[in-house]
Amino acid sequence: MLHSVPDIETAEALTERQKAVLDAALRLLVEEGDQLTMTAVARRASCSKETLYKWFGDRDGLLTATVQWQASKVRVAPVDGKGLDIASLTASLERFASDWLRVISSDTSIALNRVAVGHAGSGKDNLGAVVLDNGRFALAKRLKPVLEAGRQSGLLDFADAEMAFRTFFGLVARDVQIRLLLGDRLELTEATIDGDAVRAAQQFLALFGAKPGREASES
Amino acid sequence: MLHSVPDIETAEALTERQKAVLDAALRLLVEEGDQLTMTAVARRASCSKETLYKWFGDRDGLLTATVQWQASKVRVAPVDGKGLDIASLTASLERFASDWLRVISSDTSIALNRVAVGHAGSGKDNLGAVVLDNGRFALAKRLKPVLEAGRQSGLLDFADAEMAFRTFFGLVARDVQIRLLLGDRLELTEATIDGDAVRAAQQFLALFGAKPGREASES
DNA sequence: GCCGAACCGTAACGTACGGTACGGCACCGA
DNA sequence: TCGGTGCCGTACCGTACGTTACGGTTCGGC
Repeated sequence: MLHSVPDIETAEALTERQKAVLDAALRLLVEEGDQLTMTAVARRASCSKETLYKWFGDRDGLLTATVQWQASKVRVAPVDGKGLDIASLTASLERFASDWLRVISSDTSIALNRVAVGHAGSGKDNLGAVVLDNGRFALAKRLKPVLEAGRQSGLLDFADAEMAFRTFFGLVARDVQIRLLLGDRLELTEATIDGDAVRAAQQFLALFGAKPGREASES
Repeated sequence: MLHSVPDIETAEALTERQKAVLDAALRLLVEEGDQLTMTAVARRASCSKETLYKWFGDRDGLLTATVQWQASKVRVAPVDGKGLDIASLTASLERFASDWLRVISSDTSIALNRVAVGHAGSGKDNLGAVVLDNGRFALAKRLKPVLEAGRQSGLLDFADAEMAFRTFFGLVARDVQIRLLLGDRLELTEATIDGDAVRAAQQFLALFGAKPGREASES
């Protein structure tokens, strides 16, 4: 089950006009959900449907390009795992947690995940894989070096970085994403997010923090 | 055009024939995703479309009735929190975890959640709320008494049962549900599920298990 | 046996929407 | 000035599907 990343650098081969069109599609997607029509996109973007079809092939192509376009915008700076003490590690974990909570609770992410979930059902294309690659798997890719660095410097104790990451993911996201996707009103204030991030980091350290006095004690 | 919205507890007021029709719709939903058509349901159930419209009003009514019908089937026996020692508590937690993993990884749950997520996007009805009530919130309702009993008998230590439940939820589900909904092939074998359930229970006890020697020590 | 109700199967209608064609306009190099 | 290109706006086509209508069959009640 490897996720072949669908040729990212296509995000670069876009003219400004095309980016504007995709932005319009994205806004429409957030506002109207999956029932956005080609006509609506054309009207919103002040372009002709003929142009849409020439540029993106068909409706699925437009959808895929839109999702990839958003993904290319989210690309964040990699976090270096240097300067390793317990305080900076904790701060990094909290940062990752709050960033992730902010992402999954954003209107854009919710809309994109909804359309991707719907398309995964009528499995025609790989929208779900695109969202997954730029969401959960991108997060893992960025966080794992931090976890490994923490292990190297004796702050963390785990056997499998993937397993540790998934636990962290669960501690952070909990039921938030599925509830939001299912339409649950669940207002996450800044304070709530920050508090949850601190809690998730503490819990993660309670589970995987190396005991200072002794070696690993596994039951 | 007066179709009284088929309110809840109508799950009982269904004839056998109607249940059979909803079962057919459910099977079709699992097989074909959200693009199930009224014609397909009628053909699969060997009934006429006129009957479908008479019984369920319109397509959304049929969808809602189908989701509620499945929900009414999932209703499980409540777990009594008696006989409280650390072994039985652990066993209960593991049981909840494995049951939940089995639910969210089932084809039926995935299909239902997909259609509910899609409908939450085009927010016309409350399919998402129905799924949420019979999924995540029903689980909380059943698990919380166990958690409270554990706290009463000094095995668990937490301030807020809701918070503890959400942590347990996160430790169990992690990234499984969103990955499955997004179409990730993620085969969960019996052994994997059982192992994950044991791990989740252990992690939960590590976070919320009362220290035997002393009182709560929070840093 | 007869009637009406319920229901099956299917044909038909209306509409929404993906996709295509075409006329017009602006720009550009020659 | 002129042909070519790219794009906008819009009319148009074909189809899928929700919804309705209708003839035919079964069945319970009298």
